[in-house]
Amino acid sequence: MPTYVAYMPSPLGPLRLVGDGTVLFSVTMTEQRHAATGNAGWHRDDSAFEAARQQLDEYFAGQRQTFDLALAPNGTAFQQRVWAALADIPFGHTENYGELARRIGSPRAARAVGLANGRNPIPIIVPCHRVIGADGSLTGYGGGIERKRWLLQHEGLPVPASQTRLI
Amino acid sequence: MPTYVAYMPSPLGPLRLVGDGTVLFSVTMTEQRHAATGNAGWHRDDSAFEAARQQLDEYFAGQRQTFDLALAPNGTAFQQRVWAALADIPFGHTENYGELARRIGSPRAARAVGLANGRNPIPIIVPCHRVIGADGSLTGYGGGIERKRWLLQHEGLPVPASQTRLI
DNA sequence: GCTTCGATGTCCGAAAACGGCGAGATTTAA
DNA sequence: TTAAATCTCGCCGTTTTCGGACATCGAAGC
Repeated sequence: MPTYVAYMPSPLGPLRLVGDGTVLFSVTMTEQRHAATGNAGWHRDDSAFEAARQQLDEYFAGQRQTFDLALAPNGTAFQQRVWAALADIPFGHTENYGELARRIGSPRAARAVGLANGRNPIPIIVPCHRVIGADGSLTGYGGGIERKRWLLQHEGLPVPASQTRLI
Repeated sequence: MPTYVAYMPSPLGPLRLVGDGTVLFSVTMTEQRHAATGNAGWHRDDSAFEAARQQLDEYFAGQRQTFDLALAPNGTAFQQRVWAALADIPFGHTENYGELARRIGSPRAARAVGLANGRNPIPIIVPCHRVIGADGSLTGYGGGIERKRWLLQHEGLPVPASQTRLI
């Protein structure tokens, strides 16, 4: 079964969608850490993943709060549990790493949850940006803190003004 | 593309043939080290691989000295080089590990050749049994030394009577 | 003769390091 | 005196690293 790639513009910069044509494997933004490297065997087709592209456009336009797509992220059992739990955090809400760890039954795995979050292959759609530190700080994001700040602000949340400290 | 499995009897015990129906991936005997474990998704079909089964029968009957089959062994670049070189050793002849290492351009990799030999997925047809120690001893065989002895004897070679040393 | 040693490619297990953390103690700033 | 910053330490899954073990052979030392 061939693998397709589509690129689309967004307020966060170009997004790369990868999948088998219907099921989505990954969404990556530029300079994202741990992103799967491109493969020469992939078939470029910007008109693929029509549903995904449309729903993302609606999300960025403020006209959509939940996604309804077939996803197939690749990861370990623990990572799958974490990513599945992310879908339960509603638009405009946040949870901290420890809460999510308790919710999936590994109460002391807060740090491991952070790791798994960083490996989320389908950001935005699987809303890893809604997980923040227990003290309200944004802590980290695979695509860069600024994008996380943008997404949370876009969902109507108050965000700490400037994380980057001078000196 | 589905994967098929066929079992056939032989003087060395039952053989398991695995492939996609035409191309052969592996041949394994009972209690063989490093053999690929069975997969529930494989389709059992003892009438598959007709050409391979016939040529093996002829070989065991003493009526065939070379094989002509489509093979697709799975391995690293180095292993592929070793396995390809095995095909150049004629029926009834032997070569030692160091000679083969020199022949493939890695003169000091005799030991690595031994390892790669042990990982040969298609024994008998890819004649790893024709490689022996520089001192003429049989050294080792994935399917057991006794089978290696049987094969070499079957090819008309004088074989050291008893490898197992008492005390 | 016999033993020791180094080179070689691959796999496997163990151990260590590495993070998108958090709770509690300690120190700082009003 | 209080609350907010900072430090320290334990936690946990994953990745990386490292050390052996092997289907060997030749050279060097004794």
